[in-house]
Amino acid sequence: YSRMALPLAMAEEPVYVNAKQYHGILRRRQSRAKAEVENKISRSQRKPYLHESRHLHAMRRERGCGGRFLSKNKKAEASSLLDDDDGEGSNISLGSESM
Amino acid sequence: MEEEEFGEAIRPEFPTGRVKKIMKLDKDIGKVNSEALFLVSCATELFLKLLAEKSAESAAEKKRKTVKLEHIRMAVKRHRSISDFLLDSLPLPSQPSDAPAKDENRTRAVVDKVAPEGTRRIDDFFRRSTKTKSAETES
Amino acid sequence: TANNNEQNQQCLVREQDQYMPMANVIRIMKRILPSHAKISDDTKETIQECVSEYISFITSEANERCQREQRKTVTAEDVLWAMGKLGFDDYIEPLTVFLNRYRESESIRTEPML
DNA sequence: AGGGAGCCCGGTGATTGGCTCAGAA
DNA sequence: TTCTGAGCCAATCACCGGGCTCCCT
Repeated sequence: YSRMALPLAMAEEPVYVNAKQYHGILRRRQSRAKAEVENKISRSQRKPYLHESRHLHAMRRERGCGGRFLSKNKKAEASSLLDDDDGEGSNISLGSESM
Repeated sequence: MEEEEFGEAIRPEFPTGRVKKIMKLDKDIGKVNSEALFLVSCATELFLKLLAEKSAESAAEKKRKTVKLEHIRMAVKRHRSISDFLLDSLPLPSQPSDAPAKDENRTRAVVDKVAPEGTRRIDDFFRRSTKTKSAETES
Repeated sequence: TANNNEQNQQCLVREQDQYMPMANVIRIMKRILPSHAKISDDTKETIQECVSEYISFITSEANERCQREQRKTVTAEDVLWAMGKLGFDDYIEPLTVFLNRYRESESIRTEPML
């Protein structure tokens, strides 16, 4: 029920917080500050991607004309050599987008 | 008529291994019980669901189909126990390089009224680094 | 060797260690949001950070109780106690139910046959 | 003796970008 | 109206979980 003023910027208006969390918030701030200097946790900018290998994998993948990843239909190539049409699981490119 | 199997173990949707890693980022944390790990994982999931629910309400009020940061702020503001400890985690409304004429953008809306009984003040030492994100207009 | 190692600037803690997997966060959110809803990219990142902060916040409070009682292992009771002390009283009841179900499923796993 | 940290290992789902059009502006 | 930016696909591989052993309480 009661609220505490957090030590924000001293030159600014005080920020009041839940008194139950007051000490916990302060302790967390200390921990974060400590972790930032010890672990060098970069809080600022995020990498564009996490793993180089997965980035390359995504770049090399076959894409449909809509930019989507395309199922690996190398079997379609093999069956085309043996002629005959594929009457079954052919992935027709459905150009409709339903969101 | 099938609703559930017998020995269906209830497991959090979050990977508990990652939850434990995040817990152990704090060097003060020693050992963690498997039950405690389980509870923290469940609680985290509940917390995320609540955030999503409240943000969805905020977006709906503003007639928006895309949930944006302003909806998160709006949703969080309604639960004091959530808005307070997230004070440093929510990026402030705007900040790019050049702000036209806005000097009152600091942390989330400060309580403009007088503080209720049982309040205290202290002095700050650290502030969250300014997050450079896409500019955003407040409501 | 042409292997490329993850050796980025001066960050000792990797991003994939401080946040929950993005896909899991999105999936859980989309289950709650209306089916047609969308989520902006900075919302996704921010939610990820808030989730990590929640974990650390709860854990920190539970851990302090451990140190008060001179214990080294954070237990389920510590977590439940932290929930109450930090004002998340609404979570205590469902979490207690989850805990009981967890214990019962664990004992069944440990006890192969009767 | 109980149980958690720290290995290892195998199976698996999270990660991932280009294009299109919802929908923010 | 203009035009930004999020969803949509699925294959690899980093990571998760479930075994071990060892150590501390």
